Amino acid sequence: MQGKALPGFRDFYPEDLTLRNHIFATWRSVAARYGFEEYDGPPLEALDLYTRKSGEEIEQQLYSFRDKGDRDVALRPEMTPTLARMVAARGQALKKPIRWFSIPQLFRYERQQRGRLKEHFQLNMDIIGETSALADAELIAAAIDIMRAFAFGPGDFKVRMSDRRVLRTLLLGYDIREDSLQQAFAMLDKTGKDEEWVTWQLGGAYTGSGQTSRPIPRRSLIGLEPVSELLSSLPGGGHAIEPLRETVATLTTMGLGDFVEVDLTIVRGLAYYTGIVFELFDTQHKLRAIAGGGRYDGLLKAAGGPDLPALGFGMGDVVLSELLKERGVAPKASIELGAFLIAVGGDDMPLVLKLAHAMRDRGIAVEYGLRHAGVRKQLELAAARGAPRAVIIGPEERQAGLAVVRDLNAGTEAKVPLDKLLNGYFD
RNA sequence: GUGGCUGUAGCUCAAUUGGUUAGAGCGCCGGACUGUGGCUCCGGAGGUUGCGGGUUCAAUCCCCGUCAGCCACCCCA
Repeated sequence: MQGKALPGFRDFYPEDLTLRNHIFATWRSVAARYGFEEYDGPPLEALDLYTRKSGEEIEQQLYSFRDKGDRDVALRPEMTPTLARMVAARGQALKKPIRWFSIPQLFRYERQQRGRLKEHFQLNMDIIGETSALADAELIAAAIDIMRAFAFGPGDFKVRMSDRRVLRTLLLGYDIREDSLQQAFAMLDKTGKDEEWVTWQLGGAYTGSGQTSRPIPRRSLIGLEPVSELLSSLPGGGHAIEPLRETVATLTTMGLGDFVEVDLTIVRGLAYYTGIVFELFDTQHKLRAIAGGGRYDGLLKAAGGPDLPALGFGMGDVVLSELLKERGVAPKASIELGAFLIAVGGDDMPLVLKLAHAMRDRGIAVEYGLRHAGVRKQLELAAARGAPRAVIIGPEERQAGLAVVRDLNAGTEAKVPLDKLLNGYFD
């Protein structure tokens, strides 16, 4: 068992690459529909691009090393710092809001498991320079429509959304101290699906009242109405819920309401999110999150860029591939031949070559046997290559100026004048 | 990074209490079939049993180490 790719890295055989290309094509198609422009950056960056502000979570899993010029470098673990740098460099010149997408290959150093490798491709869609909740809805709609473009429906996946501003108001209202919010977020994130009550084991030191915080019934964190009700009793609650309410309303107006549910136990691991955060899950909840993102208004400035509001999401190819394979969504073959040409004898080969080249010049994909063999063998090969028809040329056909066109699916045959074939017609 | 389970042909799996030349199906190549594919039949290639060491007359099987995969934790994309 030698000659395998490094652990956590993938070889893409033709059938694998066919699926990957299908995914990329769908991503690009929907992104274009939403008016997003594609950009890219280098896969290798200076290490300090990530150690500065991206969040310590990512730092410990960086695929980093020192290069031959004694520079500390890292394979990019995420696209946002690169995006921030690129926007910063041209910030003044770019018309806002900026709508950009990219499909970078991202890396991290950690032990692999199903759906988590050392490398993956991830669609990144970002909107920069817009605070309106319409922007949040736009981005979530794009994520939903990508899944719809893969033929997934409301029964297959859901978007669960929350809002850091709501969470913050909620926790402060429940006497969690400001400097303990991140810890409280983390506990909320880990809340099990079957737990009835959400509690914070922070102890008196972390709550404003000096007492252990009150538990919250889990059911009041799920759904827009229960959450609204919960917030209405807290100081500033009515104001804090507005962006979330507006985003949900916008998505509902678009007709995407069936895909969305409010769930305040969605937090997202990254520290830099400031507003709405969301994740896409398969409804069976067998796999990891399909996609995730949110609003990160302070990040560009913190990363040394312009002070612009921003939001974005990432969707990886690994979990998505698993889902597509599980649903048996078969992508088309990587090649689609128009015909397979067959020379009955060696004397027929020149005409086959001439015909093949004429057809290829007309944009028709054709193949022929590269080694002389019997007709039976060549038909076998034609079928194996997935050709819809075989064009058979033998001495009799050459004599009559015809060729036998055999439909390999139906098993029927017709004689077609060579002139027609040379001009790219099979009948 | 921690712990558990598992490693036999390209794939899915066999191989008496440790026993002689490690088998089968599928796939691949060839033949029956030198002008007609999918079926059938026949044949062939393909293994240092993940790797290294130990116990034993003898190891695919038992022990240790290591690597890899899967699962959980951690964490996240």
